[in-house]
Amino acid sequence: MATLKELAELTGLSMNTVSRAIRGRGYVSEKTAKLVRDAVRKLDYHPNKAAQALRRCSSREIAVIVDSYDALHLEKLAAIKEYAAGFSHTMRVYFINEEYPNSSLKVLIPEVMENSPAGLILITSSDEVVRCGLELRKKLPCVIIAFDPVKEADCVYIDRYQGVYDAITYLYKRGRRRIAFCETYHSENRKRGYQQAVKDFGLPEIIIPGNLKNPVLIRNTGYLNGKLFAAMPNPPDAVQTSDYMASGLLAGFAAVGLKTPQDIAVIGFDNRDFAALLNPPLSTLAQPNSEVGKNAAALLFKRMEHPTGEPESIRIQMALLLRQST
Amino acid sequence: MATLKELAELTGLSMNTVSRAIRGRGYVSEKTAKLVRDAVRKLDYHPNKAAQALRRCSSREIAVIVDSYDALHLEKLAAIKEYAAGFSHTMRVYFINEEYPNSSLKVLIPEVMENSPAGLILITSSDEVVRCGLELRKKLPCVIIAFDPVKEADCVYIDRYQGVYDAITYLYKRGRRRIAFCETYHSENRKRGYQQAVKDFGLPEIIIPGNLKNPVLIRNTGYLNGKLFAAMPNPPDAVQTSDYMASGLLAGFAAVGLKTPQDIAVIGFDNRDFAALLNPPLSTLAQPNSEVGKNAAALLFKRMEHPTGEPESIRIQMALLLRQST
DNA sequence: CTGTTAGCGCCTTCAA
DNA sequence: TTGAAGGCGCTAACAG
Repeated sequence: MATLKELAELTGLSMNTVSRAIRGRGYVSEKTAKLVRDAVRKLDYHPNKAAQALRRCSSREIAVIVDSYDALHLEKLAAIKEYAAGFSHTMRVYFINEEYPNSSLKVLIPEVMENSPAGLILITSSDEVVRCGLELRKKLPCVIIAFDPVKEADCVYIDRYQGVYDAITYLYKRGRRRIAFCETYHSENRKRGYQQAVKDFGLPEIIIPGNLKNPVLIRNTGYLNGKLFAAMPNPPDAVQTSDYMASGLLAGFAAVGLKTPQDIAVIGFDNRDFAALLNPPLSTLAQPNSEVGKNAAALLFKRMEHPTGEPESIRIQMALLLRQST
Repeated sequence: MATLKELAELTGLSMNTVSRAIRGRGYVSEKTAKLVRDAVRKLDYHPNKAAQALRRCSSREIAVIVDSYDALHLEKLAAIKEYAAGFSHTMRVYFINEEYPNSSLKVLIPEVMENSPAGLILITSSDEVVRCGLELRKKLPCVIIAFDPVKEADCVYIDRYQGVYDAITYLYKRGRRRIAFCETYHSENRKRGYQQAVKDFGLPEIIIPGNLKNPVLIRNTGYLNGKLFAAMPNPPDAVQTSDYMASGLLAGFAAVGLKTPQDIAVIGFDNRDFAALLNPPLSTLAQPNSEVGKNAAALLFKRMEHPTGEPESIRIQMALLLRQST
């Protein structure tokens, strides 16, 4: 790779002048600037990031730690990267994956620190990772994207409570009066939204318990739950749950001849990529992922400029996506 | 962040000795080593990556360019990262996303080069990106993970042709005699596998054309295709296609009363995360993603050690995953 | 076994 | 508007 020195030799200028010309900072005559531009092109010069980082004591890089290889997060990453680029910063992604020794949280943290990022965004649904973020924010600007607001830190959260409340409201307005809720992994805040809504509308509370983590097992449970619904003396006419569970419910309903949405409406949660592919295509609550990413990045850069100052929480509203299961 | 110098002051040793102790290279007495270890812990010292990279003229980092935010690739990334860690290298991921100005291939390439990676892995299904890899490999060690073998470069490819051939063979052995194939985006090599197989078994060739890219549109087309099958005078008794298309087919079959797998068996392709969630759970051809990642990384590190030498192609076999649609 | 010296490529300060 | 000098943190070569 060509260096500043080589450029200086080629142009007959000093390294410093070349450097200023390239960065467009300080005084450089138009003639000199052009000379440098041509030389840059000729030598295919790219500044050495390591040298820049060392000299500037700043990597101009933000780190993003993602707590799972969940496809939902990829959109957030795109949005973050884009925002960071606007501030001449790059993004570096770290995926936590406890199944691999070198991708565990414990190993990742030092790795992140060694790259001395200018800031950090944590995308997570795990309390452990959130606690870790609370530690890390003492060392560098840090934003947490989480399920619930984290008061002690800058955070962006998706209002899952409100999302489910809105979904139940929608179902109620469409005339549904026996609305069920299937618990799944990490569904506490959603359940609260459900409970508040049925209470507000004077509807019965019908909660099917569950706490599985594995999508396929959830699907199978959903299948059984679906069959179960039909056998109930007074079956629900609507249900809200996760997309995974919903995929099973739809299959279960089909197996026993329950028609969706005529007999029972279903609203999922997350808008996973398969939601539109189910039979019927699933209405669901969507996380506005790129909005979340953008907001988190904006908050981070704000904090990088003003490291002190009260932590801020940004609430993001979910969107009800209507397909054919309602 | 603590520096080597501070460690030297704290321990009363020279910077160099501390450095050697930390890296475990060269002669250091056990006593000194312990002294340093304690100091490292005390100051929470982490070597500055930028300084290391600058000094060593090597980032000890490999770059991975992924041509889409496809969840299938995430497993490959985990495997690559793990392998690289074994060689004390980190992994840096770049996602191509032409919808975002700063994630287009054109913008990404210089960004990659500026970080001066020790090697590059390209994960792609696009000819344009492959061509780009052919250029880049002149500048640094490079491995391409692609749909088809790339003779001019080191590459790892998943044998889609053979995968589909095997799937058809399986269907044939289970007594299916009218096996159809639904084309989708980028399905040329799969189609060849289908054609060869039906030819070898003396079966009729039933190909439903199509070239859509959007999953939801594919699903809808699949739905219509499914209904169409039932209306045919002599309908197929099996079909091989993509998971997306299959999701629609299953819905279409259900709509017209065709039973899967009794009336018609379905084998998908890719084993996307929703495959197990369809009704019935979809049998499909799975990419052994982590094997692909591991092989690509191994090939890259081999090439990094021996930059010259003939390009190598590694073929990875697909696995037929049987669920309830066959 | 340990210390000294000399940069890696770049940017910041200061002087011209 | 340009140039010279110094040093970011680390490591490799060499000298003790």
